[in-house]
Amino acid sequence: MAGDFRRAHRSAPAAEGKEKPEGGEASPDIGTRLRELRKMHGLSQRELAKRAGVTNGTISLIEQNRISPSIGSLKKVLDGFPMSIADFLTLDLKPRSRVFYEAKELREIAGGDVSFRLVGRDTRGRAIQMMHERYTPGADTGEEMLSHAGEECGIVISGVLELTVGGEVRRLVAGDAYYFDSRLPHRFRNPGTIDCVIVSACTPPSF
Amino acid sequence: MAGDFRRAHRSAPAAEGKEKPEGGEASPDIGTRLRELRKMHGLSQRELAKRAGVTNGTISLIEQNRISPSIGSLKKVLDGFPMSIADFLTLDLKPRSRVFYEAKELREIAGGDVSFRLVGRDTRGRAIQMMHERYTPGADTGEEMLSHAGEECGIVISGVLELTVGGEVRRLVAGDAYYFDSRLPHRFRNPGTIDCVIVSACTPPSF
DNA sequence: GCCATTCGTCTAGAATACTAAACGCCTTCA
DNA sequence: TGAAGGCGTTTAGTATTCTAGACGAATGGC
Repeated sequence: MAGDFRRAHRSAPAAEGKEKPEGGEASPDIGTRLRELRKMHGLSQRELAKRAGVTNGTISLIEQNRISPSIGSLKKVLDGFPMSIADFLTLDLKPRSRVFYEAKELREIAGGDVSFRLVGRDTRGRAIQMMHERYTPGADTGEEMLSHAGEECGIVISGVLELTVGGEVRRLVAGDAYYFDSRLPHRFRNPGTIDCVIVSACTPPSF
Repeated sequence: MAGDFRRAHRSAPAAEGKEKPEGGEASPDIGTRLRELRKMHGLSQRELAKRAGVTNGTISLIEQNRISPSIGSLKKVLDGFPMSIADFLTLDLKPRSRVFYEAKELREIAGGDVSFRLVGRDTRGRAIQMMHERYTPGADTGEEMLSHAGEECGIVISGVLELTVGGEVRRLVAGDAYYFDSRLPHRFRNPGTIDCVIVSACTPPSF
């Protein structure tokens, strides 16, 4: 009955080449996940076992998918990193997209008086949209207030920013910051005589 | 050794009034979570057991935290809803308000060689945590790699940043940026001779 | 070469999870 | 009133996980 998840293990230890529980888990199986994560942290089975308070044999068996660990023991093992079970199961090991971006690679979205340069080429599948923004003197996102789902925040790097949020207007200078619910109508304007540069982030991505 | 997580169960079934494994799990324990979720779905232990392909006794024992289910059987149980283990372990919510922050209001979190200045006083209930960070020459988040839930990104404003993510090392200069899954082990270091300033954002907040 | 370490794996036996089948309590219906 | 069925709980026994220790292979002195 136990069936498809567990494997016979006191007998032939993997007759055929199969490793993964067939229909089962998400992307990589538990064992492979654990092994890769452990290696990323540069730990041996024994080191991890000591931190976690289990034996190295347990780590070995889990990594080979010879056993399906209990929640309790898996938690103990992951505490050795530390990492929660939920994170462990959702961590994306493989298609480690891109991490580093040179300044010239930031994709220009707007252009003209307002420059929005996006971190990363594509926001799909991402939780944050970060941009390097530059407003020329007088530049303005428009009288028509913006509003969309999510939350956004930013820090002024240089120049002066006039920010309107939900009817409230404020002038921010270098080092000042903001954080608001994007559903509140908002507007960005550069009332100064030099460029205004800010770094902003919003979630979820709106482009 | 097995120790703190499991409870004696063939004997006195909870001498004192305690229910939760003391130091252990996150918010609600596994058993309570399962029970509440099951009731939200309007299922009896037997119904869920039948859908899941386990016995009602198993559901009962899990809900009482008398056993710590194996990953395999917990998965089978949750398939009865259906719901993933990761989702199961992460259920929750909250509120908030305040928009503008002067530079001096950004709350200093670290101090010393590394300065983290947080946008907003409190990140609870927020989706993004944005910080103005400054690393003095040689400053380092440490050999022991960081790793926590979520995604993070940033842009270098000035100076040079040496960033290590999942074993890959890279030097970033003003205008360069990064974006990665925070659960990958990572490290920030200023290898230059002047302060390195960056603006970062991560979600969800980790402080 | 040889010893000392460290690595991942494997095995016997102890500890734990899980099943099948009861139990007691309750409600419903005849 | 009693039979029938649903509920969550408990128990005895089986299946699985987990520990302690040993194994062979690889590595680094010396």
